[in-house]
Amino acid sequence: MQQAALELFTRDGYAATTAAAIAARADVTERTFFRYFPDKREVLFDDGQRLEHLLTDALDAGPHVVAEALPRALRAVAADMEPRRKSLAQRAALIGSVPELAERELGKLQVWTRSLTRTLTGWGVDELSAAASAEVAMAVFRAAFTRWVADGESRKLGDLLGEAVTAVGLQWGIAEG
Amino acid sequence: MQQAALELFTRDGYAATTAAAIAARADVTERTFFRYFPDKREVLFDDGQRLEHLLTDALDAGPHVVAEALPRALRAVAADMEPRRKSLAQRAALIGSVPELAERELGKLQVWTRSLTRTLTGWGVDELSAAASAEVAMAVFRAAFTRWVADGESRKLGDLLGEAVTAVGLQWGIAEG
DNA sequence: ACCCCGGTTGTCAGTGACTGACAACGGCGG
DNA sequence: CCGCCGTTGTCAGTCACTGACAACCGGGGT
Repeated sequence: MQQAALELFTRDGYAATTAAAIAARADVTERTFFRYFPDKREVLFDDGQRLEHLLTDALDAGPHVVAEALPRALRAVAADMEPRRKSLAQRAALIGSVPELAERELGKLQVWTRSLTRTLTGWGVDELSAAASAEVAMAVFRAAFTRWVADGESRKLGDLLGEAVTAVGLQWGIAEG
Repeated sequence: MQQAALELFTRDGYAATTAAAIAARADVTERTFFRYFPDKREVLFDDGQRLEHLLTDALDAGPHVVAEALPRALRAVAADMEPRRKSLAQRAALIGSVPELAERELGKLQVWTRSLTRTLTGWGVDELSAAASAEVAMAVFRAAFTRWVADGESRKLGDLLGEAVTAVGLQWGIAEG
């Protein structure tokens, strides 16, 4: 159904695509659609939950050192996304052009951020540092992701992410040193 | 209607309050309600547009120096909110407990952030610095606001804001110097 | 006093997102 | 072959939201 939804949204626009139409294209009834997705928007976001787990799992799977673990977590997500650039770009374009979807995305990203923060505080990192680090990590990821989907000549997300991390590291380093 | 809506949402819950009920309490029809507010959530947010103008106007109304203008803008908004603590706290509690509303709030805050960023770039500030400064300003404001509405013994929002600004200034100063 | 006019409101009918209740179906272990 | 459970279809209903049109209302010109 996700596939069907993405196609129809892209072709006819989000508002003009009814839940029934998506269901029909996926050969189920509207009722079934709403059994899988709590609402029409969610059909574009439920994959996000998997990524959230990936993110926090990768964070925990290795040394509990913030400056090392956060990049590791971001890389894990990047690796998962890497082979799906086409559809992710399509999805991003859609979300960017429909306020209703953009709002939902913000909500999801905030949940991710909180999730990272909670994991870090679980390690003993103080609340403020944890929250700040998580916010920065997400900002870095968004920056890299945005460039990735906008990029004409398919650079790898992992590379863009690496550059962004390094850039922040340098800024941070200069500022601190 | 805003008043009616806030009361009903608080008393019966957001989901359980129909648009028709709000309209009825304000002695208008449902149709009129939707002429003033594009959707049910917006009844809690339309005041935000006024604040957004206040924010950017205050930013421009004085020396175009980022480190001075941003605090000035935040203070202007704080001054406007100061006498309305009760209802703002009520509103904040509501928004915090209804995901649907929390999403909308995130969207609005992002708009404010972009609005600040645009004003700053209009002064010749480079895109990255402008965006970063705007994000920090909003984060500071949110931190102060959160403490303000949670605070039992009514400290002034302006004061909390001042402390938050100073705290960030110090951190920043130490980091840079 | 009369009219006319633009803006606000009410009325009505309709669409589409979403939900609850129940029936029908389809493998699968006994 | 039967009963069982999880998935799906069906149906009826609620509610957010919209477009079209009629009714109303205060003011400005004659």
